[in-house]
Amino acid sequence: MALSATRPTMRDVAQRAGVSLKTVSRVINDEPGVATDTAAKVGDAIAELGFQRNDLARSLRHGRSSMTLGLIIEDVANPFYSAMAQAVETAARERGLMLITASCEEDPAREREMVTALLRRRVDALLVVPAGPDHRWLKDAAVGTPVVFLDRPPGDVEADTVLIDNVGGARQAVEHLIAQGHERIAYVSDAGNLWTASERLNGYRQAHEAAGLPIDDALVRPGTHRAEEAEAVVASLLANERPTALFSANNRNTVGALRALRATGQATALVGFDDFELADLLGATVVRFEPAALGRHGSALAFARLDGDDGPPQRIVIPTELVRRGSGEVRPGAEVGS
Amino acid sequence: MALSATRPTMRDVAQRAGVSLKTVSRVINDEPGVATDTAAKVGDAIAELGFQRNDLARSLRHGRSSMTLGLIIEDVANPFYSAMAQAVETAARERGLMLITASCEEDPAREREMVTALLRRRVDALLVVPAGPDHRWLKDAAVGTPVVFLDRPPGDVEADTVLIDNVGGARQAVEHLIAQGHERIAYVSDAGNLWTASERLNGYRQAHEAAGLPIDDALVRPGTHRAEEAEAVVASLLANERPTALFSANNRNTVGALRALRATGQATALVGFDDFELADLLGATVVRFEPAALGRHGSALAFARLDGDDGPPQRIVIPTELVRRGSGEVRPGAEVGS
DNA sequence: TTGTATGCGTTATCAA
DNA sequence: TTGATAACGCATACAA
Repeated sequence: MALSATRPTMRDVAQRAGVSLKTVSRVINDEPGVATDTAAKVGDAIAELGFQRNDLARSLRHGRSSMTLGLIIEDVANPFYSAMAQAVETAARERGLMLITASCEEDPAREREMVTALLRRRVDALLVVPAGPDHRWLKDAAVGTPVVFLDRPPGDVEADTVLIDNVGGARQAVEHLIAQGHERIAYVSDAGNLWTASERLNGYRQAHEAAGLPIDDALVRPGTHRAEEAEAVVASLLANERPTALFSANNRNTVGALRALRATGQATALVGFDDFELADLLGATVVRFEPAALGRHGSALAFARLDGDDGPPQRIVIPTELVRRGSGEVRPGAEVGS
Repeated sequence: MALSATRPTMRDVAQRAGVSLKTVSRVINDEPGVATDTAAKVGDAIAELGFQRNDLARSLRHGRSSMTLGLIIEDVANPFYSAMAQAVETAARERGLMLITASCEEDPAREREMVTALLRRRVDALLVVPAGPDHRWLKDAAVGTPVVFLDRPPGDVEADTVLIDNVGGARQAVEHLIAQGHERIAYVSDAGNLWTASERLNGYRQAHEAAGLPIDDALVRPGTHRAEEAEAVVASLLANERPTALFSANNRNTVGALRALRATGQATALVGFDDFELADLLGATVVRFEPAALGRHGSALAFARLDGDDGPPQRIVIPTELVRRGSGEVRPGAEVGS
């Protein structure tokens, strides 16, 4: 019984069972060549002492794998990222890996900090939603460790990457609004220097160009990260610039836009990028894609590298789809109600 | 340049810098007593080789801490758990710890698997939303490692625990409905053997007893885990049992109930346990509490144990509050619309 | 200011 | 079938 303060080691087990260290090791790792009764003795000793293998020591000795996957995202509490994280965790578990997740909240310094912490821990592979603009340092630091970029491509470096079809999805959304007869379509998004935001802005522009519609720059409002900021910006847009339609470029902005629209009661059309729970009840038309697909494909790419694939960097693009639920089908000049 | 396939070690750095292993160690750990130019030489060697300290080896040698926190929840994709996880991650970071999160989806076998995996990795402490009914094994297995239970108490064991005021919150919700004049109030919740579900049912019962209202057992419907299941159950309830009000005991059930209510168009009152995003726009009256508080208090308890606190097990209860948004203020027999 | 020797808990090598 | 011994990469005690 008397479990000492310090955990029992294989040596303790060996002593208690009256065998050698190596025999204990064999039993623990199910290696062949152990007599049934010796195995039983060892098993008893393990149970009596409450021994648990130290996987830190094991990894150190074994040299290669720590049976760990690292994931760096912006914010676990955002459903977009948590859906991604869930997919990665599932894939990791299927391979017997544990997942270490770190959020860096769009802070490049923290991103770097987290990456180094994970590499020091010798994660087997790294999945990263990059925050900073340049990632040569990352590829250099991670030499030997597969790195896959999710949602945004790395800066100045070639690497496996999984992206959403941002341009296509945004274009689809805005073309839909234009098809309803809208000519003053506002654009609200996260910080404009964010790759996804600028890609979606490209889609917005392309749709206008294709339709021969001019863009009023006053309607283009990047820079709102949180839902509250988006709500304020949209409220101001509605009051001053009088757009007849809105394209919100991510789920935070869509939430803010919905609140602002409800508050004014104006019949303004809205299409959001990224679906969200209860969008059906709110009648929100969105560009939908599968956030989990980022995690699934990302881990598959990483695992392929671990299994020896040394082909050229892959780039996978997840398709999008327009889901009509009402808010995107409001016509310009329509009355409130529907 | 020629980085070999295997990572450089402190020995390699020492050799390159022409100093001893110990000197490199001193530089890396900012220990005093190193001449400025020796430190510079070592720094150069580190940079040239791209050396990164192996934290696995460091933890092994250092013996005590792996600078890691383990968190076991049911499902990262559920906003309740992801808010909790975010709070834990923040607390962990403040202490310089990384967080390993594992979801076990209400599967006791998986819970046990994850716990042992984390203990083998020598996490400094463990935060667990317990899935199984009995946790003596856990306290035994975790000897020496602080364990804090979140959201549900452990079975058959005394340990630090952080809970929501389930009974009080549920009672508050149902009393509110009774105060509106409702007498046929349905109860939908997760599996009845789940501690939180049965506690909330207690609150439901207490409110009825206090008001001298009988309970129609046909209105009590535990057992719906996913939103889709809840939607079906509520639809059937509305069609057959004709309750005038609903109490949904968690966010999944509330989402399902909202969909079912919308589908029938009946003017049935609804109060949900656990707030959710956009509940304001949907006019959903809920019992609110701070999911992040579970994570915050939980990590604080764990850290206190790590810092030597050996007092008796603590139990912290997070308060709840009723938020009126309309759905809970519908009166029996009211017309649709509002 | 710098270096040598030893050990953390495990697995791998080789011999008995 | 079993065991003695070295080694993984680092930190600690102690010496120089």
